Amino acid sequence: MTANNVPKATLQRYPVYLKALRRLQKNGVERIMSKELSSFVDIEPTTIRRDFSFLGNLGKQGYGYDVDKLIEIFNGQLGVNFDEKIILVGAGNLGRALMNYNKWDYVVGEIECAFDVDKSKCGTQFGVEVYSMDLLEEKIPKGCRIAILTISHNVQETVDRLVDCGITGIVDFTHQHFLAPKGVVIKSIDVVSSIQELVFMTNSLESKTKKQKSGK
Amino acid sequence: MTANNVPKATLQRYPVYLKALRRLQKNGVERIMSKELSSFVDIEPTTIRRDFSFLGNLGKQGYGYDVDKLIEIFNGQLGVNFDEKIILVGAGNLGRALMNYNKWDYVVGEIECAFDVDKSKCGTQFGVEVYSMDLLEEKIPKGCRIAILTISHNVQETVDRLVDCGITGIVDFTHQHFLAPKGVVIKSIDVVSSIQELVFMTNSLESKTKKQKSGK
DNA sequence: TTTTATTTGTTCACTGTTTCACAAACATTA
DNA sequence: TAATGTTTGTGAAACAGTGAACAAATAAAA
Repeated sequence: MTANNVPKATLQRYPVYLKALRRLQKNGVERIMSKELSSFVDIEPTTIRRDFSFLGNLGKQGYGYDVDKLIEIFNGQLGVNFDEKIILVGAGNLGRALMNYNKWDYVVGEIECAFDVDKSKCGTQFGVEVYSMDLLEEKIPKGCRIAILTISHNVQETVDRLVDCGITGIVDFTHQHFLAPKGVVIKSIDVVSSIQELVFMTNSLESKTKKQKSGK
Repeated sequence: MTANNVPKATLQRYPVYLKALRRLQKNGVERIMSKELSSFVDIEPTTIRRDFSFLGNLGKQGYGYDVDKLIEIFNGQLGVNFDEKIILVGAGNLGRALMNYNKWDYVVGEIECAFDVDKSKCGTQFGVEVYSMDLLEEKIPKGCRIAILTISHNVQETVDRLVDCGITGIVDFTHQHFLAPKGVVIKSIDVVSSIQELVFMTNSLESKTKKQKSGK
């Protein structure tokens, strides 16, 4: 039995749990209770227990959860692959920052190689082999499913090529709109939009408080 | 009347609309219908109409929405401030990439200045003035509400200082867990977690499809 | 071994979000 | 001006997610 029919909201919380659990494991913590974990991840104990229960009966009443076991189950059931092959498309400023950041072993795999249209960026100068964009189809690692996209031109065309190469998940840092077939999961990260969201929420909170104070 | 009591889910979609509308405006599009906009942003027309309706009766039956008016209302009602002052805390690889990216005028304001503990990073070498972290309280711009956090040490302490300086929104790139008082909005961005989420979703989709195919 | 204390897994009620479906409003054409 | 076609704005239904409460299960203590 594999994890199936897990609510989207829960799927989005799993990485949070996994991150906290790894840190606990590192610190030598062997067992944890939902209430305690709650204080680390800011998620209600009830929600934690329900989220975990989708993956089986992982805990013991009156005892809690075994950290090692929990991590093992997470990895197994959720298909975390420590050698998940990830490619980076676009070796600009952001791409280079990501390559430098590439200490993801034992968390989710690592960036295998990168691609860029600019041939002056090719080579191994950034710690990861950068190939010309022309060689995408040739150099993309076998079984690679995840691509990080940090380009700003020819986005749609590039996405089409990636999908043809078997990519099923894209972390999207472009500011462009593009289409991908169903079955390809896109996770867009846009600092500008994040800031806007923050501004909107801040303003919304503010006007709520004002309303409370003035009583109107 | 200001935007008030807007659902959180809606607030999170406003940046998406705004981005799409700006692009349409740039391309000379003057009017748009919810159905058409839907194809650009992958949100149901009905959801779009309801989201817009929180800000007033912006459209006209049988006609659609006026793009210019829509953008104007968004900016006004949501408090988008083109000179929203943003500070960057941490001038490492990622921080520098963001400074280089700092072309946000007419979208959401821009990074006014940055701070870093490492004095060798201080100065204007990256296009934005970088101050020593010691000078935070002194150099932080008046009225600054938003901070982008890209540090990896002393996170909690730094957050406390930022909050004391009046920061009410934090874009968080650290991989650490920290606490902030209510009223401070946090938007966490973690590439590793994003990749994991992607992997989980991809696997979840896969097992669903398999189940369908095998009929079991 | 029995009792007590603890913590899980899950049911139920509630709240928030999305979608359907349609009346009302307007643009457009004749 | 009247008739027609289109698209909004929204009430109400359906769906999804959250949190309180508690029975069942186990650990720990007596």
